[in-house]
Amino acid sequence: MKWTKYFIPTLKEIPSEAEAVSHRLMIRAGLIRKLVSGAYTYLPLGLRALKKVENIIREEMDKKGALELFLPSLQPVELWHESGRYKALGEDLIKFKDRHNRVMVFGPTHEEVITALVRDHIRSYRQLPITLYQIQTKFRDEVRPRFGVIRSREFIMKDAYSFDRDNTGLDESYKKMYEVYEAIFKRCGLKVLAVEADTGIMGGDVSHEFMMLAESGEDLLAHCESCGYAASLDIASVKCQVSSVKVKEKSFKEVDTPGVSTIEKVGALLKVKPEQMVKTLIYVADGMPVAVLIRGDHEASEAKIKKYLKAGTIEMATEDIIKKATECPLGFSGPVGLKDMRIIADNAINGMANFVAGANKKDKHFINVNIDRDFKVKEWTDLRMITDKDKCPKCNKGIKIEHAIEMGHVFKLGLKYSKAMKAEFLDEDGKLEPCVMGCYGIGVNRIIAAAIELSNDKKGIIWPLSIAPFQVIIVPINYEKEDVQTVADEVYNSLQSKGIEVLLDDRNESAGVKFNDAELIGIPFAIVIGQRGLKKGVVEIKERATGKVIEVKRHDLSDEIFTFLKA
RNA sequence: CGGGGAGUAGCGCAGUUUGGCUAGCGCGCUUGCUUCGGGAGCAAGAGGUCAUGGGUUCGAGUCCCAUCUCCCCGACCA
Repeated sequence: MKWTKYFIPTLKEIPSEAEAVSHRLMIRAGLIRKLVSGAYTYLPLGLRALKKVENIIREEMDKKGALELFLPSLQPVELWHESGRYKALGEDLIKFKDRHNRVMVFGPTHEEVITALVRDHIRSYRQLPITLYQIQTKFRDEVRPRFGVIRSREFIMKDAYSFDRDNTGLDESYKKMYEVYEAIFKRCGLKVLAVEADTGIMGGDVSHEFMMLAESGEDLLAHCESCGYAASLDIASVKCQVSSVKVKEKSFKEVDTPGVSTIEKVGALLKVKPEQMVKTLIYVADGMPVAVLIRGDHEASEAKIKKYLKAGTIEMATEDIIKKATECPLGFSGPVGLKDMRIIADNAINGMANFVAGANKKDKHFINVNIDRDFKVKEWTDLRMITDKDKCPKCNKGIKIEHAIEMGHVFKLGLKYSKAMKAEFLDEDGKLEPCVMGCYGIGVNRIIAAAIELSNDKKGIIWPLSIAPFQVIIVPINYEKEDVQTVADEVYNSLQSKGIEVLLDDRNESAGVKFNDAELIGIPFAIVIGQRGLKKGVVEIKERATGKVIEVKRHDLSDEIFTFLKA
């Protein structure tokens, strides 16, 4: 490809709309342009990188026998009612009415559509197992699109769905995809950690996220550097550390805390540290209020609460519900004297003594509260987010909290969709059984952004060879000069005939402009051809990642390039 | 949805406080000449409903009201 025939609008200045490194570089290098918040145009150069990623994904998926298909984005809303996810998706679901007044949605994901397909066409155990996948645009009306292509409202996802006859089959399919994912990320040059994760709106029991550590990541991981343990913050299990030291119980007392209700303010008023306080959070799980006790300095994990209660939906109680359930306004709830409500407590509460808690009375708190003496807890479990003060649940060493980008997510869905939507098959005995499903997603655009996030410098992008839009860029200095042009064209043609993806910068620009652009767009190898070298009969090969330059005889060039590309 | 910031040429910005002539600068773009191994020089050009709608005024990019859009932080989320 010749630069003057191509379309690479590079930018010298940092675009004001972008904050994250990858976002800035993608705009500056002419990979993407924004249309509206959360929707991006892929320019030719960006699309080349994207296609490379897609092809790597295809190759690895196909290798393991997954079959590619293409499902519609346009979907009837009925399917979403059928699966029960219409509500779960909420405002994220983009809906509209067609001309016949029928409600349609733009697919945010495709479990419904694939299950509807499979239930019509998979009738026998003989047709199982099967894994189907697609690479397609998804639509989600995100609360807050961010970081360019990392969190957008329209994005490309590789989504795969496995159908098995039983859990053993699912385990195998799941393991296969897990391995495929490791291979894909590795080939794309990303260092990715597989972590245990919450299943969220997808449902199911087991799920792993593939995360790449990055400062601009939106997710938080608990990561142990000594044993490699990693889990998303909200489900990382916390080791129960009950202190055995007996503290003398002081006498229980009600105190005035007028208008003061947050942990911080109550603590300041009563001169008590947050870790000597207990907060009582009222949740509504499947319509029933539940009191959750968490130590003042800890954060509740809704994922853990939901899992423990085996609830379908869980949300913080509204002010009205709290008033009704505790007979007291928001901000003064406490475990003492709480009537007719299930109480579950985090392990960290166990062993606390003489702590502060709400009094279930407006403007009142209790001090010197003690468990068993002042109230009873029947259910103890792990309900909070892990912190960097906790120990690794696996090896007991320290835990680090780190930012990460979610690159992929795999789920064992089980029977959630096949039961709701009746995707069933006949087994050997002629018995109707629901398919056991798994689903597997990769954010394709995110791979591009993550690769850039991981690998860049002041000059620009440093592509890994596997997903670089071009492998080689030829930078002729003074392309107008006949001798330079002759050699540049010759090199260009010979590399191209050997199947190397090469970009020839045939612009009439100064050397500096060309070098800077080549480095900005991050092509792994630049071949610099100038009169200075030609006098000696050599051209230069410059490696983007290292900046290393070697001189080679012009006629040895293709061999040299091949050794580089192979290495 | 809550808090903060911003919208002036393709990009980056000044001008708005204190209303006043044909709305500026840098980059980029076009044409010509020169230059040519790390973002060249000179000359001549093209490009603007100053986000939108309304209002105040002799006069509005500038003041007032409303709306829209974009970005950041938070809440939420796969």
